[in-house]
Amino acid sequence: MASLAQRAGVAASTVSRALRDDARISPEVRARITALAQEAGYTPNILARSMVLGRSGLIGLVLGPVENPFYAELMQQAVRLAAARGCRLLLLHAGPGPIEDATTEALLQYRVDGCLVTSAELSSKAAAICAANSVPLVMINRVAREHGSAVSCDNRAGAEVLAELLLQAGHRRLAVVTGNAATSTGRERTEGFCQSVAAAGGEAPALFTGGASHAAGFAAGQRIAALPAAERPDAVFAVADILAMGVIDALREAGLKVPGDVSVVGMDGISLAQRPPYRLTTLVQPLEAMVARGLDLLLTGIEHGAGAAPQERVLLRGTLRLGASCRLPGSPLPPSGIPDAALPAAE
Amino acid sequence: MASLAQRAGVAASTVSRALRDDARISPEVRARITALAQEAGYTPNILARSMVLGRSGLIGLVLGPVENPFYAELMQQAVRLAAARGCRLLLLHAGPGPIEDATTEALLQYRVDGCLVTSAELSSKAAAICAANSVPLVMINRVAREHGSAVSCDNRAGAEVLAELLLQAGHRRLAVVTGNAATSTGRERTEGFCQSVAAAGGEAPALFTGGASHAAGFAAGQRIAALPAAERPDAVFAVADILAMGVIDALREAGLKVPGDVSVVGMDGISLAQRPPYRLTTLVQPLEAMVARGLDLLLTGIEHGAGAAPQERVLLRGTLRLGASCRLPGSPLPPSGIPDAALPAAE
DNA sequence: TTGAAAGCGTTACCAC
DNA sequence: GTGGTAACGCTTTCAA
Repeated sequence: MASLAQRAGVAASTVSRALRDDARISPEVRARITALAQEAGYTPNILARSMVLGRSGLIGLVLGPVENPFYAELMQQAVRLAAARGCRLLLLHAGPGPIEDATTEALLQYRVDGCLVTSAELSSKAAAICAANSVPLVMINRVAREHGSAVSCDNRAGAEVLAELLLQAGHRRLAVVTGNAATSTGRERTEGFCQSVAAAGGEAPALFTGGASHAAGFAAGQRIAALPAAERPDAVFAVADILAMGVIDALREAGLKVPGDVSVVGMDGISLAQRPPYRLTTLVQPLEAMVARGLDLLLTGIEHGAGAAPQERVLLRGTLRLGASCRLPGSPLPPSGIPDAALPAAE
Repeated sequence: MASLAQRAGVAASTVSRALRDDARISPEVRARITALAQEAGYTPNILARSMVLGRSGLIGLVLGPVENPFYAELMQQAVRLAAARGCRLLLLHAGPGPIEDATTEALLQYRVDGCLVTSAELSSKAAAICAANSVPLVMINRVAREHGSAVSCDNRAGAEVLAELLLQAGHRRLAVVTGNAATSTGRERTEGFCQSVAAAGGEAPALFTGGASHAAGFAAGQRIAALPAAERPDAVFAVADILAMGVIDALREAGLKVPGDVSVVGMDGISLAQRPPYRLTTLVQPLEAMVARGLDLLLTGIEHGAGAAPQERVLLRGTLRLGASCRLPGSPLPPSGIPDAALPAAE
């Protein structure tokens, strides 16, 4: 910048202002400077700017295992939407396992303005460190234990919609393939489903422990298929699409028809589950809206200083996507979802 | 740091040295300073350090559409291995479509030390910009057009192994479901396969245009299934696992047995394709080694200045994984791959 | 072994 | 409308 200033015959501060479209720079000077900058191939050093501004424009991204395509799709949205807001993502963690200490440190060292966390074992230690350093924290698809805001799908309501759908289709022996017991998402979905069934006077669904992978769903599906026909559930809610795919594969491999013998529904809305041979009926999470909301929450926290605004939890309603993996209620349903009247009353 | 220095009764430079384990700091002073830093919750500001060192420790990561789980797995490895080398990833792009100009700019603005690119439409413009600013560039699973080094699986050799396998199993009417015509990876695999078949005196495989998604594979599979039995290939090589999954689904949906009626093999080694109902025979890319090699190439380029060392192309050999998606040769094969003697001679 | 000072590239403040 | 200067937090040279 100094050399630009010299060549333009102005001060460095003028160059700085000109390049950032400061209002009070004469058009001709600005033109001259921008031309010069262009020609010199000059790019401002954001690192230097960050030091003086106290904001890096960096957002830490913490992902869990991306074996579940949902998180890959989430990441894709996150990059795009962050860029649209002038932020860049510092990829801190992706994969199974807890976050390493070195990673938590990087978060502070690079002075990230905030942190977007999803599906990860963010130790409460890491969360505490963010809190201690007043780094705003937003979780997506997870509920924060203590610190930070959270955006998620209304998992209970979504699970209720699915329960209602299965009940309306005439299913009575229901089952749930659960997720990782440690995640709020999985718990909420399981509870919402069971409560909805109970409210409708149905028998309590059988629970099969799942996990967060196709393999876990497959294993659960095998256990279900191994049951004597009289005890076998005729409809299964897998708390994640990737699980539901595994369940379907196991049932079919065991010779059972889906949806002929067993209906299977999932939740998330990943694109692979939409395709043959699954054509999964599922509750689609409003992924783009969730990420956008999460980023905005983060930016608000950054703007006003973390802790200024109360930390909120945002629930976004998902939409039902009818596939061909479950028996449908006798009355034809609109393709966009089931009618409002069919929704169970709020709990 | 200044405040630490003051409290410790030393100069700032001493604090700096003490915290970075500079050899010539007396043990007691270091102890006092580290204790103080600990207690104050001090974290060095890497942004400031970057300015003076001229290295940010940041590596730009450019990903294509992660619909293909291969790239999600790659990303996971990249974060882990980069962290192990003391680098952090700046996620510049993920998803379909070309890289936006604003993104290319961010790459320069954040002074990334280098750039890891995979499966993306990195415009040659973006590559040129890296070259112009001497930002080392390494492509993984892609070949650089002009600038930058590249690491990839030996696609030709891998495709040859698969061709050999199918021929040995007695298949004679072969087909290839191709990838995106614009990607070197897809082209190399197709060519390697066809050349190997030709060398063995086989009939030229029928080509079906695919793409890079399950949907594309499915569409190709439908076209194959629609052929009259006499013309239908009895073995299909899909140039990516995700494509192969689509092919299998389409064939089965059309009532054909895989591998009974048609053998299908893929290439990549994504974990989902390994699972039922696919159990895909495929050539597994040595993903971890590829990413590690890519990073090391990048770091070497960073160390010695881009352009110092000649840009190289590294080919890593993949390994055959036998699944249940293709007929096997009469003679039992070792599980780790087919015997060396069965490999076609180098072209 | 430690200290002082210069400098990395930028922006903000206060003069003019 | 523009220039000078201090400051952001760190490392490094040069002295002591």
